[in-house]
Amino acid sequence: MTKAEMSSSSDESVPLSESIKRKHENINYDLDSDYDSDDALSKQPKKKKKSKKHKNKKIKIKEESEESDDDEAISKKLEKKKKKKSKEKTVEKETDSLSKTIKKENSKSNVKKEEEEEEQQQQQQAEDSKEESYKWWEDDKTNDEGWKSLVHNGVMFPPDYKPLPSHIKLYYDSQPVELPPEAEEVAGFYAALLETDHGKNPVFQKNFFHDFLQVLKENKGTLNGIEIKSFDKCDFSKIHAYFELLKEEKKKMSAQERKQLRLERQKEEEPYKFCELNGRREQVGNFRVEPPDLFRGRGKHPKTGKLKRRVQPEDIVLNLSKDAPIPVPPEGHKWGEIRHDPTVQWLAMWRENIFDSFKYVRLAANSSLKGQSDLKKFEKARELKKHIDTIRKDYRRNLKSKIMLERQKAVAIYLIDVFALRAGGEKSEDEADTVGCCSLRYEHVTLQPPNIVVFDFLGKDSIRFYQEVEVDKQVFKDLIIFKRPPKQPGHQLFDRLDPSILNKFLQSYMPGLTAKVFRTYNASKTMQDQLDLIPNEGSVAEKLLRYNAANRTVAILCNHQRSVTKGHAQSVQKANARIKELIWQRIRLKKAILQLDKKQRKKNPKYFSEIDDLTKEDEIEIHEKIIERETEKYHRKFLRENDKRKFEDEELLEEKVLNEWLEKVEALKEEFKEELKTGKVEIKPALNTVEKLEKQIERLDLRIETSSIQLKDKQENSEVSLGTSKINYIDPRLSVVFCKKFGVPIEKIFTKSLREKFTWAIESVDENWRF
DNA sequence: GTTATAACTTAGTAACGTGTAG
DNA sequence: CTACACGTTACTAAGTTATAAC
Repeated sequence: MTKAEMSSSSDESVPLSESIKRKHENINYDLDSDYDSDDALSKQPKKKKKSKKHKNKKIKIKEESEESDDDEAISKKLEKKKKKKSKEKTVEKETDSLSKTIKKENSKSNVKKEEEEEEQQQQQQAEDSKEESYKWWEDDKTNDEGWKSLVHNGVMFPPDYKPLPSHIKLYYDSQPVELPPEAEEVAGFYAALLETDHGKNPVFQKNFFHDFLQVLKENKGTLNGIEIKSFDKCDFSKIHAYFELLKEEKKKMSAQERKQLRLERQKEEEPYKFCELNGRREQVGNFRVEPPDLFRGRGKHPKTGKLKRRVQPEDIVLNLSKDAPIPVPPEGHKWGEIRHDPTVQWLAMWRENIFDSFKYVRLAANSSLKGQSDLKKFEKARELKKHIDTIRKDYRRNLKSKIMLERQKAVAIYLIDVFALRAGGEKSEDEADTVGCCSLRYEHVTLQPPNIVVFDFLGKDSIRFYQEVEVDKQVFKDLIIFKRPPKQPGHQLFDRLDPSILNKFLQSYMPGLTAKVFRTYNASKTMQDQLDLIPNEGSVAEKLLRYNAANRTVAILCNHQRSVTKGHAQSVQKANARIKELIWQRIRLKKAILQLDKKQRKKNPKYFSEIDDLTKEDEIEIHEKIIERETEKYHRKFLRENDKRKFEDEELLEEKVLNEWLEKVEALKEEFKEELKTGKVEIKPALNTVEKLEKQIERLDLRIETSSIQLKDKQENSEVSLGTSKINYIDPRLSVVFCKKFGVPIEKIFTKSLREKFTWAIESVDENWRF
């Protein structure tokens, strides 16, 4: 990998506040020269010049006090709804408090009762949403002017910091350190990540430590005079161990405690979960303000580990109707600003301190606003169908254009269209070095005549894009030209291009056409084509497998990856072993058949041939595995049983009992030994005829097949993430049509939340719909 | 044109919770 | 019935793009 080394030193020895504000100098480039006369380097090397301007506009507070009287209408409305609900719940509440008093004597029935209540609540909610659901997709009026009214309760703040117990401390040079709570919190953020990749990353450590010292300084240093200077002398392990302990305790919590906690949580977030948009109740998405933490940048991020500071109400801008009641800010605080901008979709926003960019609180994915944008996105992609032929014809022609800019545009669009590359905007120094189409550099493509191209670069989220592909002959020639000396590593391949030039050009074909539309278009198109190939036959499970295979093609096209889970290799191994064992069982049954009737082998040699494939070593291995498993089983059973008895004050089982159990295993072991020696198998007495054995074998065949298919699926999916394309790229109507036509329940394909997000698709499409 | 800003979509993963094998 | 693997959701980082400002 030739990833350019990034200087991550820019923040060293600069106080936090300074580093946030600092502007990078703008560098002047010589931009004029004439490319076509071969001065390819006019812009090269393209230094990262995007400087971070920090407006630090103090968010002004517009006083909106006069408005508060007009709110009544809406608040009344809200109240009415609440009343309706609370009326229904008063009864429940009474029984609730009642049951609480009985709780101690009769906790079991209480759990049941609570469960019932919750079920009722959920049903109630489901009914509510059904009754209120607004089918915007059946409306033809378009809401171009933005929302008409927006009423909400603001945002939910994370809890205040709770200092560690006094015996849990940071150690410096083996001395306990008394930290002010503000600094202790930051130390805790790091301690929590101590054993993770982040915690071990030197850049992360450096950035964390810098900001940690800064916070310490802001709070007048340690309380016991210890001066912290070196990261290496800091020992976070006690804090880390304490967090681990907390985790353990949390794991051990009983069902009731969990439920209690969940109920509390639900109650707390209740006011924030919904808002009223144009008079209708809609779900809010991320109503929780992001809690302070260490910034976990992905890939080689220069800023990873920096402190993401706590957001105060004063940092937050709320956006709502003029006549909406203004949510009450937390005690002793004021909102940064109240705004009434119906042209935007956010309910609240704040500026974060890592990049000085904005974070928004917006509606949930199942909201009408998001749904409408989504539909619009897919309709735009479908619109591209009408233009794609022209566009392709044009870029093929322009691959040979005399004008270099045209040639670059042509190649870029080719890459975006064929390999689903992203636009590739410019990035600044203090971000990870990742690229897309327009920002590809010399070192990211290797050319192997006659027309093989190797792409190797880090894309969004520092996910590697590696592909060896054959390209159009002319594209290959153009890439040679784009890489011609004096260009060298570090130089831009498309030195005349950026996404805005490209997008402007694309708009000439179709209004609203941009680079990203190609990804949506090609993803959905691919899905349609793949689904068309699926025959309408077989079980639902088979159809699902086919659907997932189609989904996977799309995910691969879009390079949607996921890291293999830690247990993956192991679980594949386990599954393999399981299959091996099943085969072994099958072989044993076949042997048993031959023991009953030797002539069978002559009749069907192929059927029995696998018997010879089983080696002694394999057999021994399987035997050992089974013995091991059985032994473990009894040990576990023993421990569990005694745990239970201890708890219930009963007499404990003696070691003797365990040994008795284990004798069974010993017996099995002997049997296996015997079997190995003589080659004779002993099968359950019930299976005493050839027919019965054959039937059993048939069953095994089936199990082996399904296990094998599942395993294959699992392996093929281990590095591919299907979710992203399902959520963002594949027109949901394709999936709906598939389900309708093939008799597959939609629940098999869309989870509950996806069904809510895609209700517009589920309810609006008949089975003849095509992308 | 270039650069900055704002607002929106897309993305992987950690945390959570649930179904199911044993 | 439990344990645990696995699917789902919550979270927030990291993109794109339109538009304003220079």
